[in-house]
Amino acid sequence: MSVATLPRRSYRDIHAILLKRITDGEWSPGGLIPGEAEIARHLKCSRPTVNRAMRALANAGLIERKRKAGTRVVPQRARKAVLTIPIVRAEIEARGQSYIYKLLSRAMNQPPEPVRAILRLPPQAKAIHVRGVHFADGLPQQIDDRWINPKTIPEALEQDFQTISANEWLVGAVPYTDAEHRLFAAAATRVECEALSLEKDEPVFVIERTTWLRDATVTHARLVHPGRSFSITTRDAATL
Amino acid sequence: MSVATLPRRSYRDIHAILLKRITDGEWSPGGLIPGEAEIARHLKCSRPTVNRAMRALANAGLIERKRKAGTRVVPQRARKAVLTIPIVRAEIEARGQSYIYKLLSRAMNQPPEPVRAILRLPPQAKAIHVRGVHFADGLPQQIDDRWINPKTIPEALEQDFQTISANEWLVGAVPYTDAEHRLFAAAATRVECEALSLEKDEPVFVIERTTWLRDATVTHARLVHPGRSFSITTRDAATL
DNA sequence: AAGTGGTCTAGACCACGGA
DNA sequence: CCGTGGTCTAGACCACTTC
Repeated sequence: MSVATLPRRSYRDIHAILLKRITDGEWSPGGLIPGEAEIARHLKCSRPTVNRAMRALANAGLIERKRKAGTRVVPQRARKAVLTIPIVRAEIEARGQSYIYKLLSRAMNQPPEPVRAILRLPPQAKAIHVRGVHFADGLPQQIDDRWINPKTIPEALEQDFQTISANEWLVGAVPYTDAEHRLFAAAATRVECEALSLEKDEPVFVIERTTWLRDATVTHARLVHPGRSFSITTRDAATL
Repeated sequence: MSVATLPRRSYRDIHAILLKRITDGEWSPGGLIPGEAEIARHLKCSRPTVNRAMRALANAGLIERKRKAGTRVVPQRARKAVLTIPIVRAEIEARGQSYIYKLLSRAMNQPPEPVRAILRLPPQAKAIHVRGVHFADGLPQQIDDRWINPKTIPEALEQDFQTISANEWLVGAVPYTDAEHRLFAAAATRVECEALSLEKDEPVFVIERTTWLRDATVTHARLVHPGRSFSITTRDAATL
């Protein structure tokens, strides 16, 4: 007897089905949708499978879940997107361009107040300050202006960063557990214009990145790109 | 007989343990790490639990998994971050500022070539072009310059967008299944300077957003913010 | 108190992809 | 071929919340 093998419903299928109900407006914004148990019964699959699909939708910001209260379609979608912070060297080489790094300066200095606060250093404390430029095919691509916390990363004291960029050294040698990025546009300062061969006041795209190793601050970097030649793209946060 | 209730190991615990092994360098970059089955045995939990923890690490870009080949620590961490694209009005009101929207223009026009290509419109086809400005406490906060695909969203033809911004109307009335964002810095054009009350050539932060409903393009928007007063922050993509 | 999502388990089958 | 990750299931217990 050949039994029509009922194709197993995967969480992807469930996800697609639920997504369709939402985007088609069958379940209206703000409205309560059926519980996991009911959906599982309805779609003939187990509850954990439904759970996984719904978790993905919740991650993407499409629905909101609360115990006892149930699951609702989020009315206004401030959706989340996943962005990949590029690593200069990899990025440049992936484009088939030549990569060069040039150190501008390396010193132990007292960081400016905002940086000191971010690194959680006591007043008057010094930190490692490294500045360098990354070039793609000879054109300046990014300034890396970075403060490294010597308490967290004492090994950095022994590095001169002449041949390897601070970024690359840190990526290879120092792990981190958390990172935060701030993205904004600014007018290039005079120093930045020089380093990037820009005209006065040209726009630059700035990424400020802070990383932590558990509770300790590792580094705070300001990555400055020429505005007209740099962009970042994102994709929706599906996260199945 | 009181048995010491062995506290259940949750996938969070497993995640934390594995993360620690990675960040402590016990498992070196590029190196193979034990399989799910072995970890499950070792940490006394079931394989699906280990799987969930490892899936999260893989999502965050920390490890790379391949069937048969096993799981490796990613040597270079171009880590992913989750960014929330703010919705102007919600953003402004959340800060306790007054929100005002002003329509600049609304017309049926032939879009410029790049936009035409993105919307996948035939040559010569027209689309809805809406331009407006969002104000926070009377100060211009964002220009919204948008093309809407009338084939996908015929309802938009009947909207005059006088009182409600195109953004808000779309968010409320039109679902989308995919979105892509492009972020970059630019110098304000003359028109943008006027609309945002900026000096000539001041830097602006631009978000270009395209959204799709399944296969059809919904809209392409160019959102322009004054550079000095706008930033976006991200958090690491943990996605447990 | 009770309902809903959150999660774990044990076992199983499958699919990919390296050897 | 066959080991490793990918996934599903059925059942169960737990932890929030709201009622």
